[in-house]
Amino acid sequence: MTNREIAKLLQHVAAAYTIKNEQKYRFQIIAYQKAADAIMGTTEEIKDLIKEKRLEKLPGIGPSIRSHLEELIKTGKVKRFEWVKSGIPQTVYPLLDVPTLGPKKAFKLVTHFDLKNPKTVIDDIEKIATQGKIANVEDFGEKSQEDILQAIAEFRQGSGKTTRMVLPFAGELAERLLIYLKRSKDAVDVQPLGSLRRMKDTIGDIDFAVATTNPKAVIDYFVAYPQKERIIEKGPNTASILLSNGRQIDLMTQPPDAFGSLLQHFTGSKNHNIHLRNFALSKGMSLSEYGIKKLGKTHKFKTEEELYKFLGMEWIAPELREDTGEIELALRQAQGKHPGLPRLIELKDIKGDLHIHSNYPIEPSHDMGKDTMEEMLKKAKNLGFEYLGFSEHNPSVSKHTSKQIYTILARRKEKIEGLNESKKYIRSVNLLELDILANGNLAIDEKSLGELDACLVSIHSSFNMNKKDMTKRVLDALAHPKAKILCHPTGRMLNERQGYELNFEAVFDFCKKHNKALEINAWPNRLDLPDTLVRQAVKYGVKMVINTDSHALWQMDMMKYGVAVARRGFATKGDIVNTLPYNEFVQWLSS
DNA sequence: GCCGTTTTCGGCCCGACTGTTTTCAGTCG
Repeated sequence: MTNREIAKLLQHVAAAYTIKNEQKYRFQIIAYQKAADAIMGTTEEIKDLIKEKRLEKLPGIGPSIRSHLEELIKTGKVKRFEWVKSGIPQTVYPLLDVPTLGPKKAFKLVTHFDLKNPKTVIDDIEKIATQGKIANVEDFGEKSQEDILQAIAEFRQGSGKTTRMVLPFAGELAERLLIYLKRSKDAVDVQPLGSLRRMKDTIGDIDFAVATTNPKAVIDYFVAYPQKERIIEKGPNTASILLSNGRQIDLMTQPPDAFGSLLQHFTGSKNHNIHLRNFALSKGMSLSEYGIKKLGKTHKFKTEEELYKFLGMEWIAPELREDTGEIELALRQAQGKHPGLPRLIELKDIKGDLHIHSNYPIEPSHDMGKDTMEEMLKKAKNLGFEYLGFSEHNPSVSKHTSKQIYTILARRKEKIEGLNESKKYIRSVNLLELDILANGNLAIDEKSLGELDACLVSIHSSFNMNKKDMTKRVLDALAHPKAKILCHPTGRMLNERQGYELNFEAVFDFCKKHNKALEINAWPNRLDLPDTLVRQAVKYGVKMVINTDSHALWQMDMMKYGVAVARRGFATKGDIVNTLPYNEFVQWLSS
């Protein structure tokens, strides 16, 4: 069972409890939802966590759910879950994926119409709604019948929040809306918030906060956005629209003197907010997007800094707000204790990009870059870098003899040396992105490797290996003295495929011991290492590099997204090798 | 069912909006 399937199962248990008796089981419902979130959020497999007795370390998983999951992995089912789900038709669960349908409505519908087939239940509901039969069911009406049809249609198209965007795409979309919203004369300040501000790797919907003294005017202006498909909801202070490209945009307003509270509230994450509100409660305060109520008086905050300070903690960078320990660190920081919050790496700390594909005619095994080395060096200088690492793919092994490969690389080395000697550009580093063959060997021989300063190594083939063999393959490749960086280490492609299996503890140990670095690849649908693994690498003391993997000039601007991943993983400047000045960097490269 | 800078027992975030209703339930973030 995958983590996703296990998380789904826990959500279904929560839904079943909701249907059975929401009041009686209200805390179990919260607990099961939280446990489901925790399992969705971890990169490690549940069966491994059980084997290593670390499952209860996940926040939200205690002795009870732990033992249920052990039973699940061992026998394939859980007695307690069967009991909770008894008497509830299987057809309820597929409907939960349709927006506006929750456990209660789904249950009412499938029992009223006696729907039995989970595989066709969405089609069945659609058909019944089209026939106008839902409007007659108690607690439903004409409007909710229409809403259900709408929701099913949009669900099928993957609209709204049913599919997620990769971060850079969401960034561009938000930029266009930001320009529109700022044109409203009633908008004093406009900020994109939510998971976009936290720079999460994928984004569901885009959230905006607006500071205004005239919320009605701002809301009316917002829902008149030209690319709007329809208004999802519209109230006096908030509204949601669906764009014609299927994306949902949420907007909230507050007066300028309470804007800090709104920024905090709408940035989230949900779990960060819940923790913060619980903490406030324990101090006799109540926190909401309006401010903090204390002894009957509501305190308003213009800025987030003032709000966090009022709670007795240091301001927390949005990238850290996932309730994974940042609140405790912010409290310690404010009290002058160590460790406090990490001093996170910033874009301006980056001194070079080491994963660059130029159009140098290297006759590669994979895709080639579009622009010349010279053009890319000029761009790198504009970005404020001191050095640039050329790392085209190795020449195709099947189409060349090793002698031909050597000739190509020797010529390329001369070219790069020429660029450096001309002194017209920032420093070039002579690297290469080498395929790791299925047997763990590098794609080119010793003589050719001698023509490089160092190399990056990557898995580009034979993904379907078991964890043990894949780990050995990677470590064998990294054992070569010239191999310094493991590229896009999990191999995942967001919204496309999961990565291959790798024993990251073993990889961390090896990298730490032999001074190798793991890449944080900033390519939009890679963002690999993922933030959770960055955090573990930081803890292990493993060095990382942040690269764009650019195949064209414009892609070199993606560095900020790689930096965001590093920040979400609590990385400081000291954890990232390409923050080093040139001389220290080349020293590391030959270490 | 989970969890601890008051606690291993006794708490558990806070609010917006909609539809179907005459005061609230359900869903969402």
